[in-house]
Amino acid sequence: MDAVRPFDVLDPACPSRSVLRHLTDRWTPLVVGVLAPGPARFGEIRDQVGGVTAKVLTQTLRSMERDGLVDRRALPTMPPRVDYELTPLGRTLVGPLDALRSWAERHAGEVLGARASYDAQDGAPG
Amino acid sequence: MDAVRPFDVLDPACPSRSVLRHLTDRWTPLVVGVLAPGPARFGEIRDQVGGVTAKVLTQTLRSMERDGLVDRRALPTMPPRVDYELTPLGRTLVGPLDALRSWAERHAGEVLGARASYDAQDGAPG
DNA sequence: GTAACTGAGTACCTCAAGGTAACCTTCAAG
DNA sequence: CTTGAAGGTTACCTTGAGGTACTCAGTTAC
Repeated sequence: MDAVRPFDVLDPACPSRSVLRHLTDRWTPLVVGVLAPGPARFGEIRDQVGGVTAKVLTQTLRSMERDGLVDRRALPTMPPRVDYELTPLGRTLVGPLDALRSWAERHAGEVLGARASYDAQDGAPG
Repeated sequence: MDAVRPFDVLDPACPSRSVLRHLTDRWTPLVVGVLAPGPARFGEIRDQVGGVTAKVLTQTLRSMERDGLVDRRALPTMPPRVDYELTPLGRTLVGPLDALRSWAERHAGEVLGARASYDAQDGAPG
């Protein structure tokens, strides 16, 4: 029964629009990719995701937790140890985001090439 | 021979990182979705993608054209008519982005629910 | 001569994501 | 009693994507 489709990303007021925006923010796709193989500690994620700062990674993980995408488990050891793991819902995101990530990696060369030739013919002959 | 993988989105200096960022910007996924069925005019895209302004849509289409994702054809009629169409490269993006879009629409309810229960148990009992 | 249509360019502004830097916690090592 | 580790939090600042508003071009309709 897919007859009713209450959510439509083309509608600016639809919540799915903001959900989509959140999935596609700067770090969420990368974090999902890192967590896809299994749980990881905060420091492991930070080390694997190049360029992310601790503050922003915390924010990203927090909002992913809030959205039910990751599970956070803080061990009361000292020094503290915090494990993050994809929830079942989060795991359903791995496929789509992985497709996007691998698209970017596979076609980055083509995009760069297109950009170069666009810039060449658009900027030079003026 | 996939032995060599020159592109890695986890590397902040890798071009694929910026390519991924571009695919996941605010309007690109929606525009790809609108163009997926076939070519469309500027005004049609603007009308279908709720909330986008003409200026930003122009910017988005321009940078998609630059990246080789869309083909722009300006008809010298009056008033002007401009058709946009996905390139073969752009068409390979339809699948991945569509998966993401439908994920957002299918799971928006769950995300909203997770958000609500997170806020309820995190904010209330202080 | 002026409004409308269509696709766009430009100047200016706003706002929120993201970055920097500092500090906090607890325990162990020295 | 200082340092270091891990995983934060907070205050503050920067950046740039995106929004608003105005203008333009060329032709037809009135």
